[in-house]
Amino acid sequence: MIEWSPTTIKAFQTTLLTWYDTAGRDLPWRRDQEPYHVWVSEIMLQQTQVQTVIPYYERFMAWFPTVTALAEAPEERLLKAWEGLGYYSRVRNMQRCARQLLADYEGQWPQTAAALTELIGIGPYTAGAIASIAFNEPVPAVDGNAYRVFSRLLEIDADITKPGTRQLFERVISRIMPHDRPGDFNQAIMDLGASYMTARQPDTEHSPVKVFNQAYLDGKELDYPVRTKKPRPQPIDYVAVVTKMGPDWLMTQRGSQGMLANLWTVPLIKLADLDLPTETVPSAELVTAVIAYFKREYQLTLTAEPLAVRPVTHTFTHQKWTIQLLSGQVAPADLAFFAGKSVNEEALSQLPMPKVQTKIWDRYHSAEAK
DNA sequence: AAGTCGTGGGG
DNA sequence: TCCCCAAGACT
Repeated sequence: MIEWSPTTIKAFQTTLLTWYDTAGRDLPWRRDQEPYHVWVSEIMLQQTQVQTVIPYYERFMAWFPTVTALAEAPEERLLKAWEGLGYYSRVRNMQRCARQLLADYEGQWPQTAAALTELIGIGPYTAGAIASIAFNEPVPAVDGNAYRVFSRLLEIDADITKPGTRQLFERVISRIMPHDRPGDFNQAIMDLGASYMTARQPDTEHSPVKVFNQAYLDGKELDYPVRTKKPRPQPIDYVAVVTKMGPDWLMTQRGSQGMLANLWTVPLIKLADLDLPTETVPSAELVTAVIAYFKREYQLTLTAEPLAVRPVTHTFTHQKWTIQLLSGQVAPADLAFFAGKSVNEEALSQLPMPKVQTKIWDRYHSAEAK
């Protein structure tokens, strides 16, 4: 890692901010410095690209224009606003945070990063982003862009996946950022990281800060940032039972903890939870086992048949699901033992559903069409 | 400290 | 198909 002189730091600040003033992106959440706007955008942007976020942000602001509106919204509406964005605990934590603000802060945002960190769902990065952008506090906002940009500029070879590395970057960036325009500086770093200093195919030759990029000058740009790779997703087998009860669809709500919490799917059963002798299962035996499962777990009498379609596959960060599809039917009955409800098409469209459920519908309809 | 928690895009 | 990556936080 290299060190910059005060002169170099000054030159970098001027070059970066001059570039940002003319080339900075015009984004919906940059129209003002409202902390609510900054906050919503920052939460949405966690692990998510700008292009994906923009339409979600616009709709979210239309549905929940204020902290109070967010605090009072039904959770199903919140999840519907977040449907497809992923990491759904983000939006549930946002509502907890909104209620926390109203209950403990008289509806007023704390104005320092240190205080913002006390709020639910706001970690070190988001606290720095809100404090610098909305309240002009000269604090860094260390996200993936900051890791990538500064590790290359200064050839910092600390592993960014290690807890503790963030503090190193915070110390370095604190010394470099200008105290008069901290929000613009942090956002300029993000714009730089999303344009000339991307992860795979950087265009440093045309970058405004090319001459400050030590890794590039040394021909080692793609060696940064240093990170340890993640394990591959664990495979898990499921059976999806697309079930009609009379004219309605049988839908289950997932539990309040864990993956896809509180979202809705068709009944989804882990193959391991069926009493099956082997891993490779003839479809007839699978149907029998699922019928027994419906009786045992839901007290529902199911009739079912296999669907002649390829299994649905869906990969999450840590799991890869392979889902066999069955078509089923139950007589209108008591759903007291079933964690869900039957819904018509109209009600179905109101339920928040994960991407994997969309894939199940698509595959199911492809079978019906044949 | 290391796992958990989604989805879309690109090579 | 698979891997990696993208404005992280929580446990």
